[in-house]
Amino acid sequence: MDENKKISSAVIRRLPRYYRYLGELLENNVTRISSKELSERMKVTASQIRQDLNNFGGFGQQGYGYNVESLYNEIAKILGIDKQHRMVIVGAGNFGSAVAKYDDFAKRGFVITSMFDKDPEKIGKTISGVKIRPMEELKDYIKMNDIDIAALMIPTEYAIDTAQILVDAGIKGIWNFAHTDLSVPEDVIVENVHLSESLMRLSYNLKNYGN
Amino acid sequence: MDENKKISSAVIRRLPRYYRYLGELLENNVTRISSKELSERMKVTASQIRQDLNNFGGFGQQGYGYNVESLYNEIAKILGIDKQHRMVIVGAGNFGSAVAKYDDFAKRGFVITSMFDKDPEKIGKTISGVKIRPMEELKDYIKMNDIDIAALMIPTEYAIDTAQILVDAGIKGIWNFAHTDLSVPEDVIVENVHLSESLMRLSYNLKNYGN
DNA sequence: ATAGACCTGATATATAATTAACACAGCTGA
DNA sequence: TCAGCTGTGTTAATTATATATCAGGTCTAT
Repeated sequence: MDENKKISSAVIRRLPRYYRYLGELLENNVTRISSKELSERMKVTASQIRQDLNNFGGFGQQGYGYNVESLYNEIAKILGIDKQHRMVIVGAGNFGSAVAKYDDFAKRGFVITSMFDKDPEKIGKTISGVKIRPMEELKDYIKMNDIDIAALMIPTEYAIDTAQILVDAGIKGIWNFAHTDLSVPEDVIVENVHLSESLMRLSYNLKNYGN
Repeated sequence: MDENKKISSAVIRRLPRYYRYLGELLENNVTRISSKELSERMKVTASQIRQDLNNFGGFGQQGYGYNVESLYNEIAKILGIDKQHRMVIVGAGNFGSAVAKYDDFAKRGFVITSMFDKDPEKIGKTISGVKIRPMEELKDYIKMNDIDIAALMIPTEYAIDTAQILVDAGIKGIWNFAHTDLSVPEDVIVENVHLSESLMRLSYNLKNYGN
């Protein structure tokens, strides 16, 4: 991989999907696959697959295709999911609790070590083995426990102030479920999950392309 | 709006964000705004805002800018959120319950009328006033109750079969939280929310652009 | 061994999306 | 009222993304 060349975000958007398909192939004991066959399954062009992968190196072989297992592992490395990430959930509400209970993330190496909430009723309780701590401890906890990622799952009105606490604590990435844009230093990565915007796009498409 | 011209999905992706910012301006009693000022708040180019809006018509006025309230309403119409959508939640697990309890969607006109689950323990219970019905009733319920949207929030292994039930029932749109691609007729709209892919992109960006 | 099919990585071309430029309509303030 | 701004909508230029093409390495079957 050429460290200097910036990879387009369009490519990054697609990588997890390649990873998912390769995982399924692996489960079905498929050992090799050509860009052409993968392109038919994924409904994209073979050219795009080859172009995308070649951003990171020549993983394939002429006349053979790609080895499923090694490509799967390579993509994991590229995505940085070949090692664990330590994550906290900020906000033990409905969505925060749902994420805590959903063990797929842990399987992918995103380990939830603690939750935080301001409600005294919730503090001290445990959800799926994850303890809920008071908001006041958030900053120190992140500093002391080598936390990479905070999932921000609190109401919009508190999101900006809480994000500032996360930044002050030295967080590396924020998985933002709040309906607002966060402004953080550029080496702090924000990944937005704006569910209501997703619903609005669905609504638009229903109106314009639906039956 | 030119009914013939297909609007690019890049534009549609941005519309809900414009809508959000305009809503905030409206709450702050701002009556007019120029593309330049909005561009500074949103960290995009003024050119892009004008181009995007002009896909749907000339809402602005030279020397004045855009009227916040009327632009807000226009975008709502474009997105099809000026009228209600009736939605069911398929899968009364953690995420399904979280969505049911989250009243922001209802406020935006996405009304949840029922939930469905296969677990006999859950059937008959109520979450936030929404009744949980057995899976067997899903198809008929959709047909009889004028349901537009189904939120698919069940484990991956059941998703494809259940999506087929939804399609057979004549569903118009599927809000898909399952980690799989659905293949449905092209007039059935699928909006994917793949949370684990979102986390992987965060991981990639942490690795490549983080501190 | 070798002919022929396969399939990549690279390069070239085509398409799409973003940004810049600007003519002029409509606003504002004296 | 009118001179000078302001700020749109439009067209042009630039940049990004996606697709097509193809030379040649590698596999496979005989």
